[in-house]
Amino acid sequence: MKTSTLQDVARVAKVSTATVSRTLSNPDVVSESTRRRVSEAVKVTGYRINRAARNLRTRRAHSVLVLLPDLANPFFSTILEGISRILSQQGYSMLIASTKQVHDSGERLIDYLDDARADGMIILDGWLDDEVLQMLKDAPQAERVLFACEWVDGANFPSVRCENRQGTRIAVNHLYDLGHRKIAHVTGPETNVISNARKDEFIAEITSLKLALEPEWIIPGDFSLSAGCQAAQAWIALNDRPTAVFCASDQLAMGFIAELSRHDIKVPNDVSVMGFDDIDLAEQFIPPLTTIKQDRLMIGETAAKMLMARIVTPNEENLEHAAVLPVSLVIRDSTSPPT
Amino acid sequence: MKTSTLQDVARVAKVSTATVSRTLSNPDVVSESTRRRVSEAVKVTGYRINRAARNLRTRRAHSVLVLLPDLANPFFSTILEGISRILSQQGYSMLIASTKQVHDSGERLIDYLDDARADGMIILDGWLDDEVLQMLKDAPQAERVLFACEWVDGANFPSVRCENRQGTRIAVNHLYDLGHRKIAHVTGPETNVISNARKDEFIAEITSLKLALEPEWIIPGDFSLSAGCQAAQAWIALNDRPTAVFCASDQLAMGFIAELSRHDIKVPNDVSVMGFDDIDLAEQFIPPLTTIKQDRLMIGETAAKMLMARIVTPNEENLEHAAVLPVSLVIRDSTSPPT
DNA sequence: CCCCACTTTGCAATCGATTACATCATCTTA
DNA sequence: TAAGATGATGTAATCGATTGCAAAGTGGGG
Repeated sequence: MKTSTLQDVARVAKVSTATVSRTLSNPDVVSESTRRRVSEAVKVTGYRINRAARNLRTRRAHSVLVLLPDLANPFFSTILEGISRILSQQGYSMLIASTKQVHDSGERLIDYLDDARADGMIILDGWLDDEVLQMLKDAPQAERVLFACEWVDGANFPSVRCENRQGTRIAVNHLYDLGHRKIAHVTGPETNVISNARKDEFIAEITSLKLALEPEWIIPGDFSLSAGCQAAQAWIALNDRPTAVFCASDQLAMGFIAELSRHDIKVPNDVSVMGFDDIDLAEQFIPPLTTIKQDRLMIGETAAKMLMARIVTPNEENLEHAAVLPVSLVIRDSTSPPT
Repeated sequence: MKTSTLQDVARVAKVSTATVSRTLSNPDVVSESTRRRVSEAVKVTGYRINRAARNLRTRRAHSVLVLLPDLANPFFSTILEGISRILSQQGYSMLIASTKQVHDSGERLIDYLDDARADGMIILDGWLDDEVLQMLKDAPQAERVLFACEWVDGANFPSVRCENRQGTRIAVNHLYDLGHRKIAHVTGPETNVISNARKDEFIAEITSLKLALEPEWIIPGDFSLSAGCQAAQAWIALNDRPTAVFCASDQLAMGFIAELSRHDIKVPNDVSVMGFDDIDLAEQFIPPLTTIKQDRLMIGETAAKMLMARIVTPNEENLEHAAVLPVSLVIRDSTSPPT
């Protein structure tokens, strides 16, 4: 069974292919009766549009590339869900690739845009090479590249992110309000914009609360579980241990707590620990994690909407260029007043 | 800056477009000197192939759809990584959609194949409607549909899965060897082929070991964390509690253990708990989870390879039709001899 | 009854790469 | 040296949908 084409439909409906095409993409311009005849013919022939043909003619790929640092990171899944929702609503498909893979296969990121594979790109990875970034920045397609969660200082890419700084203040104040006066921070990766925003704001807020802050209370990490474990060891080794720890990610917090429990240190009794992100697991963790919630579904949806707007009406001046989404405090059992 | 086409390259290299095309896709048939001239011209013009045009002409989408039940499930990420690796090696792109979304948007799954959006499909969801399945089965494109992890009893789709039954036997025997004689099982969803395979084999193995098995030792679940919590409550409510529990997934096991810990029941001291899958988190969990490891990277790679073989040489008789991959026991701290 | 405006439809070019077939040059071999 | 084989390249049709432009049809107003 060959799949049928516009021609077949046209033949059956006894109209031209132009009319069929118009009926399908812009029904208002054809007469009521033709519209009926055509839809009948479409049904009879079982016609499906050939996207390759349309893509060629319209110079649109009707798909968007989402670039992840790592497919295996649960942080991103809900964001993807949000992106995918908006895209499929608009008849677009979602292509997925990971930074590492693109790099290993020798492809250049910009190729996806250049070779008509994707109309735009949502980047969830702030760790791109400078070289790659430069290439993106210079390219005329740069306006169809959008960063979500991550962003690039200095470069003028549109972006969606959450209130990292406000979230940090909320976290610090939650611990402060519980009565903690010695608070440590486990950071994300050193070169990452998100972790720097959180770290800077942490220091600022601690300072503005006039709390003590020893240099070794800023413990370097990298968002991962295992970094959390190492951070816990660093904390344990301190002479003067802070009574609360604000971790830059939930994964860090989980690793931190896991390591503590191996040393028979109890959370929150012996130390309060907070995360950031509110990943799915945070609620089920033992103890359930107090954290700063990012609405990842909304991040995804917002990113997709912003990008689609740029794809549909390029060169538009008054497009939203950056969205900063609110965060909220989720209090669970990993924090309590110091004892 | 307009992107350049084959024509532009041909003009610069002073050959026909046919020659350029051949140089690019089949370099052996052109002469050494032309090859050099053409690659020079490609460099000069910055030529990038237009995939829409190629896709139209070759009647290939050069992409594969991966269908997930749920983007937010961490179980799938490594499988995706594996699939993506193979696809990008072969110049294919990976499209992602979730069952729910396809359903909600009113699309039919088969449309992806029909409208030249994707050349094939890897389905990681066993929960498809009968209606959808029937449609897939009848379609001539069915041979380009492959199930991974999941499969459909009765339908003759190619598939990749792990040794579910053997994994189950290994698990039961591990517990048996530790000295457990009363073993419970928390199942996956009732209608799921995987959970049924594991459940059936569990019963068979318990029987062949001549162990006792009360009906209420088979606790229904659905692979999720929260089902694990409920299962723990069911276990707690038992008069005669089994000393070991084999859960059909790691998530179940984690939920189970989390709930126990809320009741101050210690794993493995008070009860041994095993999972199945070896998801990334299993190692970091408290206690680190004893489980049956599925090599998810290999599942993904195998699935992609099998599908690609079918796409590249359709109607080939001697294609591998089902791959069953080995599993292994990973012993960590959630199991111990009964006390 | 004619003219103009407006709606509806058709014609045909177009998007850019691939490939069957034809052509031409060069080389082998009897 | 002629015939045939081999290799390299060009010509042009093709994939299937979209769309600018022209033409045909319809209706209203003068």
